[in-house]
Amino acid sequence: MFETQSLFAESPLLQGLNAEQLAAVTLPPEPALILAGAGSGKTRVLTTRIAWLLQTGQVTPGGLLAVTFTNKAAKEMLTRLSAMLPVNVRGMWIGTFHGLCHRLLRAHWKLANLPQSFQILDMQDQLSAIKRLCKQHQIDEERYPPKQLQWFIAGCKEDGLRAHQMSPRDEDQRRKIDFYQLYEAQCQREGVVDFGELMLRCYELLRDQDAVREHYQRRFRHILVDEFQDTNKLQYAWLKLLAGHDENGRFVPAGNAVLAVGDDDQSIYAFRGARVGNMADFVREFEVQHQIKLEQNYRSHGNILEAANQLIEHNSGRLGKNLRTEQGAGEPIRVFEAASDFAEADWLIDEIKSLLAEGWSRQEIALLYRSNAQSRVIETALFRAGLPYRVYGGLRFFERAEIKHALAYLRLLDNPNDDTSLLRVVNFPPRGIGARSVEQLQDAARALGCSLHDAASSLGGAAGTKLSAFVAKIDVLREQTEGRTLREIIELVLQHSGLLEHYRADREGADRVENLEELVNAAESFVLQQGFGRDAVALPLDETAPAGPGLTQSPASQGLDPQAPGFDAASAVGSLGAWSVQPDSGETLSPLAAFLTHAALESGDNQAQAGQDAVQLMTVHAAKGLEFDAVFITGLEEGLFPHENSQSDRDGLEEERRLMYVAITRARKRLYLSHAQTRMLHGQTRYNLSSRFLDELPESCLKWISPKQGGWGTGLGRSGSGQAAAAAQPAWGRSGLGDSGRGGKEAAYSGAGSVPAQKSAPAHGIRVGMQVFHNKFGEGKVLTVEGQGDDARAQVNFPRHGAKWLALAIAKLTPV
DNA sequence: GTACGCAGTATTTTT
DNA sequence: TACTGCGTAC
Repeated sequence: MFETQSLFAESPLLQGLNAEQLAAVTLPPEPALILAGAGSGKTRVLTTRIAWLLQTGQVTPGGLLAVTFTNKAAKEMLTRLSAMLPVNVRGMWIGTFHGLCHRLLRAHWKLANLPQSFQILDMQDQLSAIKRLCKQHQIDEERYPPKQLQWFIAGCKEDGLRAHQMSPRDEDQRRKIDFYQLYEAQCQREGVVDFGELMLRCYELLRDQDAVREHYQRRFRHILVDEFQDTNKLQYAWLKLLAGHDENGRFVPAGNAVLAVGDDDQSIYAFRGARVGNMADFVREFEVQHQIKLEQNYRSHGNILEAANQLIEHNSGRLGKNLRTEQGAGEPIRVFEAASDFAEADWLIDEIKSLLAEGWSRQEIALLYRSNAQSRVIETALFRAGLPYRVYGGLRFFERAEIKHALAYLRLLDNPNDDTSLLRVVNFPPRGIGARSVEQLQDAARALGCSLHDAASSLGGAAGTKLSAFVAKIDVLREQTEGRTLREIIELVLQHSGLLEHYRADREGADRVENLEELVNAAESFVLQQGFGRDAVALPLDETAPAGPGLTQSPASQGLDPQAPGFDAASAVGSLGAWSVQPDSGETLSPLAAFLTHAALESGDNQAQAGQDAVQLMTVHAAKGLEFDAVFITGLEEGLFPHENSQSDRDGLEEERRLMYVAITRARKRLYLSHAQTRMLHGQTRYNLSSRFLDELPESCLKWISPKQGGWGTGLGRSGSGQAAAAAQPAWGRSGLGDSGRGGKEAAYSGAGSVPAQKSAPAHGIRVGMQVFHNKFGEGKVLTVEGQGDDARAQVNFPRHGAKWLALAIAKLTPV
């Protein structure tokens, strides 16, 4: 059908691809959707597609746009691509949505109505800007918590809405919208943009500036989108503009070839605005003729895949996909029921130890949990056992307080109007400028209608003197750093700001001093990487392939940006000759500005414990996109996973199920699932039922295991009944392969009641032998009652569901 | 301007 | 439990 396909099918690039992958890689230049299941070689297809397009001359490096969500994914793509082709990958438009938007805004800052030196607010900065605004306008922070306002504003932007476009439903919403308006004005005044604004402002640029839009539409003949199921409304609209849809969403026939790659079953970010529905919309609006499913899984053994398939079957409205593998069934999935979260952690240690003894490697073992709070118990146990581990998530390098302080000084050099940064450091290190003085400064700035920086000289008194001195210090620093290298600038700032001195004087400041020194290193390597060094020479164009047969080449698409990605306004636009579009400034961004952007857009590694060979701990969300030989999914309990906040609506529950699906499909060879009967949560002991997701897995793939005798249960000192009962009952739980269904499971530990029988009449009025009613399980007979007060629990035998342990403080049991 | 203690509140997260 | 934010006391 397509000439190019047969023509280039011999390419070594295409070796080893399966039929579907090959079809995806060699699709004709038309809109297409790839449904890529977990472990189906999605990234390989994406990068091979790019390489193939380049190699066959269907597109030049400059004519291609590839979008991802994370920097990690973008980097991965670049790395693999440069391994496949001798192409200069640096100038290519491969990056995150936000990174690419940023690049466009830098190139067209005037048309986007931004100051040239605009700065990016991260979430912390955004929140403090919001808090400041709340104070200024005397907004009741009880009724309108800043966090909630932040959420609201981000949500509006994700939907592509400006304050003036919104009509309030009620008074409450009207005030939020008003606040949104105020916030926008403040950001504009201060020359800062938040993450959502990067996207929205760029969308508006493309929507409103015909010349700019048309230029890029002509340029990017091929657009590839990774993780398409995670796109939000705005990102989809942005793609439509670039692809050749007009602002009304009408399809323009000369649209570019958009290749969307995604998996509806792995959509786990609806809570932050992702719209799986974009996949169906895409098919409809782009009149997609080519849909390819990648269902061949190269990652997991059969049992694991089967479990994943069966679980996800419980969701409705799926696009429909079933993973298959050519690997054997492999081992059964091991399921473990622990008496408590502590016992669960002890069991983890035990299993990990035997895995290690069998020769599994530590970094190939992942411990997953639904929420971060669960990591603590596990960490404690790992620590005690002396097992090296690494926790994903948490503070990242550029988010550390001392680094943010240093960056704030640096930002003030570039943009003195950045009030958020000024407020961060105006009295840090302490220089006698208290809340009172800052308030006066803010009043003055408001009265004069200028930035805090400019208002400083207008104040009299002691406060005025101190503030003027601070501002003067910044201004002097700016002059001193003129024409210096980035390294010199940062070193000067660290010295003259007093930051280094301050932390050196601090008994516990050693780590922080180290981090500040690391900042200098980070800047240094950034400069080297980006070719900002003094003798940096523009790299030659690296055109590896001639123009393809009969395929249109726009003049603009021939230019491969030789400079650093994103920071050269001229190269952002491409070779301009034939086009009316000019970048707003011929100057390239200064190394400092570029570095500040880098810091904001890539908050760095969360190098908590960078131990090379360590067990990996992370939330299920963080595990997306990763894979491990052995995976433990812990805390499989109702209320935890699925999380209680998601259980009310079906969509929420289905997202939780997809989350579980993601978790399961991380495992290559061995998968463990565990839950605990009791768990400390928010300082309270909770009795959770096992997760419904366990019930939704095929029994034939599971194997219930019991703890090793005497190997655990004593290490962690919670003087709880659960622990004691478990230790006294080495044989409880089930042994060997699963009983029929979940029914008999709980009955197996009916003997756990080694707790003294009750003497006094219990307040809850539940007694052995009673018939009771439960909302979920219906009617049942009480077998055992134990514990008192909040700890009281009962074992009830339900005809349909078998015997269950229920916490009487939580479960509503009514005598029949 | 800082230090302490109390109350309220708890997902998931990238850019 | 553990963290944050706020108010009070020095």
